[in-house]
Amino acid sequence: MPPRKTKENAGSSGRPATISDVARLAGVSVGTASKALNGRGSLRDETRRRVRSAADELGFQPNTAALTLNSGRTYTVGMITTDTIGRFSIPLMTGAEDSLGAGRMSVFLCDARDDPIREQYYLRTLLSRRVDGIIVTGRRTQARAPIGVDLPVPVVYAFISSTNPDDCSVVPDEAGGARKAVDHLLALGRRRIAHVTGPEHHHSAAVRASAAVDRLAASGLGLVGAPLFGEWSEAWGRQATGILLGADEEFDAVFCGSDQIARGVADALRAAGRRVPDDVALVGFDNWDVMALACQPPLTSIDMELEGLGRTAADLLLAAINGEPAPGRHVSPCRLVLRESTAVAVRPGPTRVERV
Amino acid sequence: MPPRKTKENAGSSGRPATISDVARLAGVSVGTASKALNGRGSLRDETRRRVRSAADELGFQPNTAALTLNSGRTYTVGMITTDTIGRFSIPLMTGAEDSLGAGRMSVFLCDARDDPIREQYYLRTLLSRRVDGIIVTGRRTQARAPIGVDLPVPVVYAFISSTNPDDCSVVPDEAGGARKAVDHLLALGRRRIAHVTGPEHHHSAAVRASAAVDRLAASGLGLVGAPLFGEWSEAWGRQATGILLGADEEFDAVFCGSDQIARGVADALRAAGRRVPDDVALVGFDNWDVMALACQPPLTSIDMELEGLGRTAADLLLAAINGEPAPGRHVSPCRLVLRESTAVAVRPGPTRVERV
DNA sequence: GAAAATCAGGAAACCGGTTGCCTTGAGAAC
DNA sequence: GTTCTCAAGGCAACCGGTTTCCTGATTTTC
Repeated sequence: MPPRKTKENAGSSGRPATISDVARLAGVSVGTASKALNGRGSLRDETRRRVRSAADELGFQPNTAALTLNSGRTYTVGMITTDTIGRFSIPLMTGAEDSLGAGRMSVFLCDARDDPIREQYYLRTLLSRRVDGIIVTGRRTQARAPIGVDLPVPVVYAFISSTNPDDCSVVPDEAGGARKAVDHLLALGRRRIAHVTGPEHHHSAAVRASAAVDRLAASGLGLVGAPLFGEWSEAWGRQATGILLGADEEFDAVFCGSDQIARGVADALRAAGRRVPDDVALVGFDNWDVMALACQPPLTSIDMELEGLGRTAADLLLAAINGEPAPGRHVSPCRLVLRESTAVAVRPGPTRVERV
Repeated sequence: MPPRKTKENAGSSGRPATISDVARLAGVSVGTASKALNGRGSLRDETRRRVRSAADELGFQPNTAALTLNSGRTYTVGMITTDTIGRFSIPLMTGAEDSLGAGRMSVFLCDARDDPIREQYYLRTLLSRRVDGIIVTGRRTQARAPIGVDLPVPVVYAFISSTNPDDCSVVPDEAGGARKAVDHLLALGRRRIAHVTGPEHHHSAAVRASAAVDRLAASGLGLVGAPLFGEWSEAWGRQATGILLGADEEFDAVFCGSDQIARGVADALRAAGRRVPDDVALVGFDNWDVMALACQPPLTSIDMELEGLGRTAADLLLAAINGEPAPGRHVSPCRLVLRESTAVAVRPGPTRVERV
């Protein structure tokens, strides 16, 4: 049986050094040690140096719990993903973590997995840990019920938003993104644009579709057929392409509600002998590199800039913690990313050699 | 200018209730209140009830920092992803979070982004916060230098492993996974198997390739050609297929180092008029649903069971925290997931109707 | 009815820091 | 030489809990 590792036998770095250890080694009182390390009080330079070098020698790191007890601040925030951590949460989390880390705050990760009970459990846990603030994220942009009322700490919703307009939410401008996609296709001279997207009941699908329709209407145009609502999959993209090809109306562009759908459309068009972008230009949504780059040809897409959105959410949370709340919905713009699926055709062009 | 929200004006739920508040409301001392809430000491039932109802009324939640200061335990662990949070880290994190949450531990998320300086910064932060333990994860299974030596808390490496054999690491049995893939193809009667995978210098690519070669050798067979090392992309899968088709040797199966590569192979085979699985059976690696399900046909793949691996890592960490360390490399098995790319052909079969 | 045992709950130390206040001693001013 | 001033640093309260020890009251025992 291996010897148990206890506080006692763990060697020099076993038990973390406390400020008492530092004070003893430097030959001063704990109060003086604290002042020396924090640049407070009035002390001789020599004393400060002595304390500092004692702290270095012992590898002293102040116990965060003690600091918290004094200041009431934990320098900690909670991040709750209402649904499972996934493709959308990651850049959000990365961005938030970026901003918060710069402010020396640590992040508690909570994965609520679409379970309201779990969500409330995490909320209580975070409050019990006296986090300075909470970021709530999720996969859908649709507004959701506030996670709690009259909470003792500020809350910022990122990507999703709260139904309470007084809550602080940061959301991508999906409608604006859809308009950018349509404008881009119009600028290329395409006039017969179709739209294939996710389920009609999905907030993002509905918003993007109606923004696209409105933008075309503003130019005196209409969509080719009605928006094709289906699901967020390549298979649906392929199937929808079959529907489009079988209809009477010709089309020279497809704006898709996601990159996965767009990729399905690209594959189906190629299988049917239509060239992208020459015959049909294609724009996706999400700018998901895995899809957009592997697509043949690579996809032009709308990027929601989720990492920036996460950073914004974190910045707003930090501001709220510092007493400067910014309630309301904050909309952050999307970006059009150009690739070959809408490149101006270079004809007559040989088939491009595939990049390794 | 909106009124600043301060501790004073935040209403009943503004400042969190302390045990002193509870004690005062119940008309007892703080010590008694503590005993009542924790079932310690000897108190009248009526007193306990009175304290408990006072606590409920005030919504009392013990201040975690105070508990930490007493017990020395934080019920908190740190999770450091050495590289960016990504496709592999997520299931690991989810699994770990699952096990830890069940043990009422919270998780600090740290994204080191392949930056050793950032990594050490996070390590110091976590130690200063007196986490009870640390999980280190990363995208590559290759062994890495220990994150620190003689640390005061237990560390478990998940997915990646430490070069120090005394450290506790949990890694997937990639070689075993590769053998399962080969065995499966052999069981289908395929004898002319090719292998397309990632860069030769990548640990996973090398391990999987050599395990596949060895397994074939054990059956008196050899790979069709040498393993084709390239990159982890669909484009490489397509390009490698071109190489295979252009060579003299025939092949009736391809084992791929990733699902992305496999998908590229599938697309290129179809474009060349070879049927999957009838002419060529295909096995991927990772069981990444986005790729495996969207592939035409859906891909048979090897699943590394990362979520289970994360759970195992968390369980080992909890055990170590409780004084039962389990040093060394722990290998957890992979699972073969069957789909149509290796289905036994049903002939003569019409083209399958695509599922919506 | 007095001594002993038991019970209920209060007082205070403690965890590890920070900070306001007080003491000490040295040098300056007279 | 005495008082004043100020720098230097010690002391102790405090943050919010837990836990040990102790006191006072009640009950038990003979």
